[in-house]
Amino acid sequence: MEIKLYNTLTKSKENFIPLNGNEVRMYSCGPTVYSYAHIGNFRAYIFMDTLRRMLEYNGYEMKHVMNITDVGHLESDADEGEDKMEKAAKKENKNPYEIAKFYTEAFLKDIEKLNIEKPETIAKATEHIDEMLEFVKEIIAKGYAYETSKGIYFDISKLDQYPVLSNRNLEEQIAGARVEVDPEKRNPYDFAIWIKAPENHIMKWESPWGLSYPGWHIECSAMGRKYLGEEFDIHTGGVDHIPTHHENEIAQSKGACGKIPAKFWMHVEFLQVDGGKMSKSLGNVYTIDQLKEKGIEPLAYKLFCFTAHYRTQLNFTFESVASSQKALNRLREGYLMHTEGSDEISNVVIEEYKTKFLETINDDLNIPAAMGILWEIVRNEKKSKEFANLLLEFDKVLGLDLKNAKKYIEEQAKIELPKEILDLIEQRKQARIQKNWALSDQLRDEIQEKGYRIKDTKEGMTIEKV
RNA sequence: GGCGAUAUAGCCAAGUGGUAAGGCACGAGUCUGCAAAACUCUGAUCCCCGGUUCGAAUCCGGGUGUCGCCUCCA
Repeated sequence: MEIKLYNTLTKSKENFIPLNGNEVRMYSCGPTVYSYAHIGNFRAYIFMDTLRRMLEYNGYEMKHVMNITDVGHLESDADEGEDKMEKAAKKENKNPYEIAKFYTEAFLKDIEKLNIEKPETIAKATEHIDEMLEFVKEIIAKGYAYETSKGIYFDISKLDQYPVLSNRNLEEQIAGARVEVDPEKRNPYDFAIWIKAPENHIMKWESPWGLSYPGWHIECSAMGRKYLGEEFDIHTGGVDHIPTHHENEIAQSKGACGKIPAKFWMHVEFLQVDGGKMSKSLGNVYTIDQLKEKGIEPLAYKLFCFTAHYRTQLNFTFESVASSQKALNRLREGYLMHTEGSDEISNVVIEEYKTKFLETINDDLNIPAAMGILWEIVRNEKKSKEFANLLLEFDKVLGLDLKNAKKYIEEQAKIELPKEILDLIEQRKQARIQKNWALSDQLRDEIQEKGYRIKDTKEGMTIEKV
């Protein structure tokens, strides 16, 4: 079935057909590992995951690369300030390689918790210095770069067109901007592809220009080409990448190879928090672990991301994410009910749902609408194993790990109770045997106040942490 | 200052010309000694003004609000 994807390059939805038969080659901009990735970052990786799952669901084979930036990303995307890795290293009193290792591991753990499929290749910038250096040399050889006292700069005036992703009028931008332009640069928007290392810089490599390190954008050009070729199908990232990082990546690739590397450029909108941007000063930058501390599972956050289309801003609040946690629990319950059902469902109905679902996800990944179809099945009054299997089928795209629904529910119920609570439970049990409801209720309230919720069911009592 | 988005029920949000998906909350009901959990049912004419059209949340113009980018970030 036809797949339509929105392409930032053309600002329209286009038919997606891979360049190379059944194989889809995709490159995703990954994290700069100088700190924990936050939930805003993860919205982008959840999008990347859903996209690749959707393509796989359509029968394509993925050749997917994600980079890990562990050098070269300066404080400003426009090559100003210190290298983020070095800065973090100083702050934590470690060397930048230790920082990179630590946060890369943390990132990969979070990815796993979110049930995000690992890309076939995860490429670290520091392990591709040779490829990057080679790329820089090619750019210079083709006349697109020049040397200054700070490093090697890309000369955007040599290109037929410079901003190709964003509709920016550079002159006006410069007039309104507040940054001072480096007088050594030929054009204000020229950017560093290779940077000469200051004395005390730790991450640096031998090059024709002395000890130095790569500019941020060059890693994506070089590693993309190495693993996917000069031209591949899809490049993903966040909307913030559009004006600088991706624009410059395209410029470099055009300089060295004469073409824009990817056919489709796809960008996720930002996550908002409490109606505004996330920022450390407002204290609303959260990690996956911090959500967990507040009782929000990683998968509930993923489900939360599914409430909005990837190209619209999504407003995160603890109220709204809690509603997704609740929805996730009910989704699991609903799925389990189908696994135990025995109603007969005609094949026609199943096929109709399948078609509808496929049409919806293939329309530029309309996951919110696809969730509507999912709920229709979950809430169907007929309970059937066929519906259960259908839900599992759809979960190949969603990645909510529905097949382990039972395990998650049991885990939630399984908690260690303090002795104090165990005593109260025993007292309540006695009261109930004596049908002393007043005392029983009083004890239940007391237990509730201490943070545990009691449920009396036919099979007996259960208790869970609130 | 420039550029670009967006405005749909209490909250999170689908929907791009034919009379408003879904989730959560609220309320009602089933169940329960009573609750809780679970399940079922219930709600909006789509920021304001004007226009195009037989017909607009959906197109156009003008307001207003919010958000983003240009200046750290996915």
